[in-house]
Amino acid sequence: MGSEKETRREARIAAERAILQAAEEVFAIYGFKGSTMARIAQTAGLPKANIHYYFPTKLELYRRVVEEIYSSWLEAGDVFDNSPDAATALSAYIESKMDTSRLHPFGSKVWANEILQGAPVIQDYLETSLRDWTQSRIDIINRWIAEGQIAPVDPRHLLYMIWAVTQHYADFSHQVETLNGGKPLRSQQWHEATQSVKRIILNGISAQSSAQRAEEQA
Amino acid sequence: MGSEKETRREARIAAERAILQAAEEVFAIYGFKGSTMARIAQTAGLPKANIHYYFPTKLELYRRVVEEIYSSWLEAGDVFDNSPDAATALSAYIESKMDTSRLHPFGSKVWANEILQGAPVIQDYLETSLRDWTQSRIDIINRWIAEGQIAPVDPRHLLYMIWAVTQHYADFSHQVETLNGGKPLRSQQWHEATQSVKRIILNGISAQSSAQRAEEQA
DNA sequence: GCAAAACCTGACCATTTGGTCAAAAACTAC
DNA sequence: GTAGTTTTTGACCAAATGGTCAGGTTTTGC
Repeated sequence: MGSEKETRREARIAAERAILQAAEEVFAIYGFKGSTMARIAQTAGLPKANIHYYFPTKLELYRRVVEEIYSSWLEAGDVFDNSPDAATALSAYIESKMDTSRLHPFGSKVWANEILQGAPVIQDYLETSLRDWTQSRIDIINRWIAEGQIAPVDPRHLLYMIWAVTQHYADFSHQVETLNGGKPLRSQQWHEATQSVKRIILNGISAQSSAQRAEEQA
Repeated sequence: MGSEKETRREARIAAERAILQAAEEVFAIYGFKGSTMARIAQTAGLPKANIHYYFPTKLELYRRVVEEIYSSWLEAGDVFDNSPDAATALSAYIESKMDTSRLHPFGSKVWANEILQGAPVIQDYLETSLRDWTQSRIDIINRWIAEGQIAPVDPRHLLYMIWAVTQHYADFSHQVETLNGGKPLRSQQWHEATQSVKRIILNGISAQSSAQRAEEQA
């Protein structure tokens, strides 16, 4: 029967997953060039040659890591389609992004490193799927503006703001921790951070606000 | 007289500056470990041994780069003290940070890399001067809240938001550029970005807003 | 059982990298 | 001019690093 075959496949998948996880952790800190296969192997608790058995080259391993992060990233944007109104959608999106920063900080850091380096590996993705993804969300936000649900803000910069702030809690977690007395944010503090972000942004783009209509809009 | 001595000193300073600039550019992209002295030398247009003449080790060079960025960073916060009211202060601070991102993106990226790596070099600064700096700004923001100038937001998260968003335009400039059709933001676009950030944040914390009082505040 | 396939790993190699050094070049002071 | 000082740089070295490989072990299919 196929059970033993299945076992092998499962073992292989488990091994690859362990390696990918260790690689993500190391790449998160040192970036592509600064990371070493020896360190990834050590983190994974495997001999270096074994890593090369599953992932022939450092670049292929890195690419796999980045691709997995990227695809999980895009899924978070589904709330834009599945929410009844702007406030619900953006609120859910911010929450989702904050959860990702809390639960998968390494992925966010790998992405940050990749972009810092000029996206040598995922440039093609940026130019295709990310561009499309972003444009479709911009269209949705513009629709909300047209419907008067939110103030006439630039959708692009609104998205950047959400990305920047939510990812900051992952990418700059070390700084945040240091300014939190050297301790990681507790569950309650994560909740407060999320509430703060949601409150300021949602309030900042609320349609009924009068302040921004007085501002220049030439 | 000392004129020739002065010339020498000037030449030395100029050489150090050129090296520091090249180093900043390289460290910005590859981080500490990922950067090579050879590449820094090439960027500076000098032989590698010459770099070592001015900066004995890679770590010392890196430390100098980071320290210079850090100190220039803190100065931007002076507007908190020199502004008459909250809106003016925060507006000026955001503008100042956006200008820094536009004019000195490498510095911001070096900082990002340093924090991503767990601040191996400037950890002591984080725990002393940055902590003090942040606390003093928190005190000021709390005063604004007490005076009713702004809504009762968590000052810490407000600061993080400003840092995150403004630095995003430097650290993720490659992504922003790609989503801008592959071209750097034009002067006008930088202005729009700055206005967007200021508008959303200032509006988001405006005291007269009614939305956030309806929110939970338990 | 047993041959074949898949998996594992210590030892090894070529290249890269941070750093050294001695000798040359340029400059200064008198 | 010349002795001393500072600056410049090609050549070199030891350590680190990505990757290879041969030989071993385990698992699979029959």
